[in-house]
Amino acid sequence: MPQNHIRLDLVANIFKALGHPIRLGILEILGTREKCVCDIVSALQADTSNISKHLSVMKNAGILGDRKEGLKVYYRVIMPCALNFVDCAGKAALSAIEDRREALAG
Amino acid sequence: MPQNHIRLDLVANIFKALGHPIRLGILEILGTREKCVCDIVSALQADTSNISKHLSVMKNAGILGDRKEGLKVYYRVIMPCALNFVDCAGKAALSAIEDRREALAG
DNA sequence: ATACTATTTGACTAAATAGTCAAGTAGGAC
DNA sequence: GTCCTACTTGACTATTTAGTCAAATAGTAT
Repeated sequence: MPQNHIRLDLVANIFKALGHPIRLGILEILGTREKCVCDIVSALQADTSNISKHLSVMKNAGILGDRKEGLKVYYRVIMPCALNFVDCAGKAALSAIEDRREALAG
Repeated sequence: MPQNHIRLDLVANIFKALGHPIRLGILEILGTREKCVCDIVSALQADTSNISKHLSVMKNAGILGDRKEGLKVYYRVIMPCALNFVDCAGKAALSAIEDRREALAG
């Protein structure tokens, strides 16, 4: 494959976009429904411009899509497997914590 | 859940560790087998200290485990679903490229 | 036109990450 | 002990990313 590094860059970009706790929080809030920016902001009690930038990171990575209706912009997950990732990584993280606890307990 | 942000930080850390093309390359080289650092370095034709640092990022995130045998250190994937992620994100990235191509073609 | 709301963008600083090279550690051979 | 190989770490610079605040944009209402 000649453009292997292009492919890896794209995939890396997806994971980079998932690699921030606020963005994971956004993903959990969205789930399978669309939400406007204002809903996300109030759910996370965060700064609007900050959330807006996180949303655009995920949109650029191809994880989210958006739609404008009146004054509001609605975002939704358009890469369904991203939700699976978070789920599975969450379990992996938890079991890693468990393993560490067991290791410390001996 | 009181320690929600701790959980999200851990998960974010996993994705951050996947969010680099070289680290994805390492993951593809490893697959389900263990390889020594020297094998990875020669497969990727990269700098040893650079690869060593990428390996430790993935190890700290809980994605890789390692084992020393003589002079060599063998790394392996200990978070199997990470391999699925890469696979699925790769397909998602490809279909995003397709969509863009179609959109441009009209 | 003004005023108001929802969202994005620009400018900036602070912090994290990546790459490189030199130096350090650890194990094996002699 | 010395030397060599495999790997890791430290120091450093360059680049990227994150957060914040002010300003800009876009739509609605009056």
